[in-house]
Amino acid sequence: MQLDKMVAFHKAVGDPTRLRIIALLRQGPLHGQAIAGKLGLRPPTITHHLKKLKDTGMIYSRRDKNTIYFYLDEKKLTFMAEAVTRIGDEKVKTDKEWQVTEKEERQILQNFITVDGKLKQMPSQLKKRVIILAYYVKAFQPGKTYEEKEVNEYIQTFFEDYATVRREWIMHHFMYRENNRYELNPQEMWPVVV
Amino acid sequence: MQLDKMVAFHKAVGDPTRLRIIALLRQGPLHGQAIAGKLGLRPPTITHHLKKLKDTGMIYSRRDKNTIYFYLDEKKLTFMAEAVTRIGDEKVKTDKEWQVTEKEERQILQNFITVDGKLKQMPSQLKKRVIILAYYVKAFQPGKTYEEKEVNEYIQTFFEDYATVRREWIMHHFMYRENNRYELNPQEMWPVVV
DNA sequence: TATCTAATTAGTTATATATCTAATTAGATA
DNA sequence: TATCTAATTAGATATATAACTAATTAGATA
Repeated sequence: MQLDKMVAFHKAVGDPTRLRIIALLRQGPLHGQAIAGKLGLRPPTITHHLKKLKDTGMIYSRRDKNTIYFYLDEKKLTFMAEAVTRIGDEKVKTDKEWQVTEKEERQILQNFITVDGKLKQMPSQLKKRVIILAYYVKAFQPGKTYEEKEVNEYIQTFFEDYATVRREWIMHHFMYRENNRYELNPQEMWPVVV
Repeated sequence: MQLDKMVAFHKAVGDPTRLRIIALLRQGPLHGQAIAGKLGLRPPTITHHLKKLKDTGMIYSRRDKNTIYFYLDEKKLTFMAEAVTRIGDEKVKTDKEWQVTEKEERQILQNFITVDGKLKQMPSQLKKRVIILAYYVKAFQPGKTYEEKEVNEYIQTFFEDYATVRREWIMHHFMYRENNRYELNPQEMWPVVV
């Protein structure tokens, strides 16, 4: 996550009214007037705050007739909130070391994957590892959740040490776990290689 | 964590200069002039920013001769950064439901703990559970780290299901885990009952 | 005590922003 | 099309704040 996005996120969250909006939406979606009512503020004020929150991507909206409902995306919120605890680690990814061409990527996949699709070994170099992880994780369906057993079984179709692969998917934010079920993260949370 | 502390935290972090300071201090402590030098800013500007960061508690300082070194407290940073993802949950704790007198606490401990110190069962009511968890966690030494095995063994001196207790200690921020070792959190991160 | 170094405080300026009222827009429905 | 509702935009005001220079303070040491 780059610096100015992080600044925007924390500026957005660093306001009592907006924190109260987040707290409300954690309970479920609401429309603007309802938020204004609950907070004792005028609708334009709510529009103003929702815009800032929407700009970060943590809130989206759906229209139903004349009413627009606002939803909190808790996964994104969590991801962005935790980003500051990893600040500086990302620097690597903006280095030219991390620029990967299509050709290079093909080459890396070819080097580490057998013709019948099995992973020969987990690359020790971070960049290569991320490319491998991204390649295999695409088998999961966005929005669908999986049991740990399913995840393990899938990994074992291409690599013996399923625990490592599963752990790395979580660590690099390809997937996340909630209530012992696994789900793909939106691509924008993935490392920026592929 | 209460609202205004959260606002102050995110306001503090929501500034590019201060994020860069956090990134620097994650590598290790630095003194003011060094930070000013690395960021291309004047010392008073650094004082200004460090004050805001110190006010949140995420930074502390130690003097060595004429030079003051600034340190980042990563545990606190993590705790505060993640607080927004739990916003609203805390409300319970300010309800009168959550006011616990000394007498009540003694009563609860007596109800759930046998005369020889064993936990009869884990209370299902959150308030009571937190009191029990706080009681037993005090056996750990602040600042010391423990292996998972040690933690399990200690729990088994008073309760069979060690996994549950360990998990709840983490969940309620009595302890945290890093590199598979366990450590007590500062009391201010504990639930506010006891 | 005088002097040195690093940090802080005071005061200034330019910019950003939270909130309001009034006016306007976007869609739905009679 | 006329009208209704919810949301947004425009414009105003008050407050907050990031950066600077100049002056001061806090501790160390000659």
